Amino acid sequence: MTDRTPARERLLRAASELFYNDGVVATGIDAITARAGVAKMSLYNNFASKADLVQAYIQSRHEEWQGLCRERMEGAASPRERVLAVFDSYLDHAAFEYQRGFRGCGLYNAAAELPAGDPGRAAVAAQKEEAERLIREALREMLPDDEARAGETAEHLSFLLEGAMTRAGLEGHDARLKAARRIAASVLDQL
Amino acid sequence: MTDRTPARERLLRAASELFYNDGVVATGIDAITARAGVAKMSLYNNFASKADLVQAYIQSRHEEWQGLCRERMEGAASPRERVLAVFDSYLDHAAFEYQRGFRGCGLYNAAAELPAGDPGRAAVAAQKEEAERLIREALREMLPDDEARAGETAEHLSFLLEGAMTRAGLEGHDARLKAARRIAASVLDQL
DNA sequence: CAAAAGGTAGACAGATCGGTCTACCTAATG
DNA sequence: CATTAGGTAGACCGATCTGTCTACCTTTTG
Repeated sequence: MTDRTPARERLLRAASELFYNDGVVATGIDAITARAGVAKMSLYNNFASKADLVQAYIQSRHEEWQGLCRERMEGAASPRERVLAVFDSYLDHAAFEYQRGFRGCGLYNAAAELPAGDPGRAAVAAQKEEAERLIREALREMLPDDEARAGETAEHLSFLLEGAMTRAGLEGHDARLKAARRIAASVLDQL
Repeated sequence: MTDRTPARERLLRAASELFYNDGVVATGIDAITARAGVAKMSLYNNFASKADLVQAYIQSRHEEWQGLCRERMEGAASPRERVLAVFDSYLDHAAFEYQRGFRGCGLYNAAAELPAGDPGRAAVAAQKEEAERLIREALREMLPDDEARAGETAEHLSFLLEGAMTRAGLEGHDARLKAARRIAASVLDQL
């Protein structure tokens, strides 16, 4: 083939787009290989099963967000800005997905399709934990003598963030996320 | 059959359980009719298609929540309590679903499986709008001379509520929802 | 009693599902 | 040059999908 990108990467990219747009269960193996421009056997040479591919999808989306978030964090001069950087990383994600039809958090949407005990749900929960942790650590710097309050406020801001993402996903644009960022800023002002 | 409950109702109840637990796309027609104890043709005599049944499922979940919320509202003595009643209605939903494995908001989870333009997504967005509206109207009574602030606070509390539901669903219990209720109460205290 | 309404079991259709297998084809490497 | 690693197309498998159809059965109602 003219395209020299390894099959595994092309499959993951194709799966990413289809899983996000159409849902995990509704997306068939054949649709993925067709979009990747790859033979079906290449999928099973790189992934043990569809479930394995879904796991890899969740992992890669998590890492993608970590990348966006790290960049935003590096550009943040103060703990306060680091809190808002987490909000910005969600806005980045929304902007990235906007062209193809923004449908909210790809990780949560995938988790919503998995049954109660599935390890994929725990992986998604871990990403939400990580976002809250990043907020909490920045808040600890802002409130060095009140760790309890830092923890409560971090939970508060995490709910704001995830709730705005839920609403934004349903509405198809990022206005709610922008509002949440403003609200978060005013919560920080009141500390 | 010994059970005289009409087929349509039994189908909707069976679909409700399976859709919530296993996901909409992953649940097949045959599984629904089997659980309802009903012939396959009875499904197609009552619903035009699976998509139609999904629409009815979303509608019935919305109405179920409206019922829980109305009850909570009636037991609320003040505008402040009416705001918290909306949080309680979400807690009721979590408690109700807890036995079979709590997986978060059934409406949002269903929406997460629908493609971008699907009318089901708009119906779910409408439920979130309604929750925010109920909060906003109570807040207007508390802040009769500051409608702007009532609106902003309502959005803030809606994000809190939906974000906590997201987190709670991923974690499988209602601790996050209880935390959100506490945070909401303290936000109300600061008005 | 007769008609109508609602429900039954199960066969059936065509499509699609996830997954396997074979036989062949390159391109890089020792 | 020979081997090996990775990729190809496409047939194939059994299971399952949504949806249709027939022929029969019960219960209610006029």
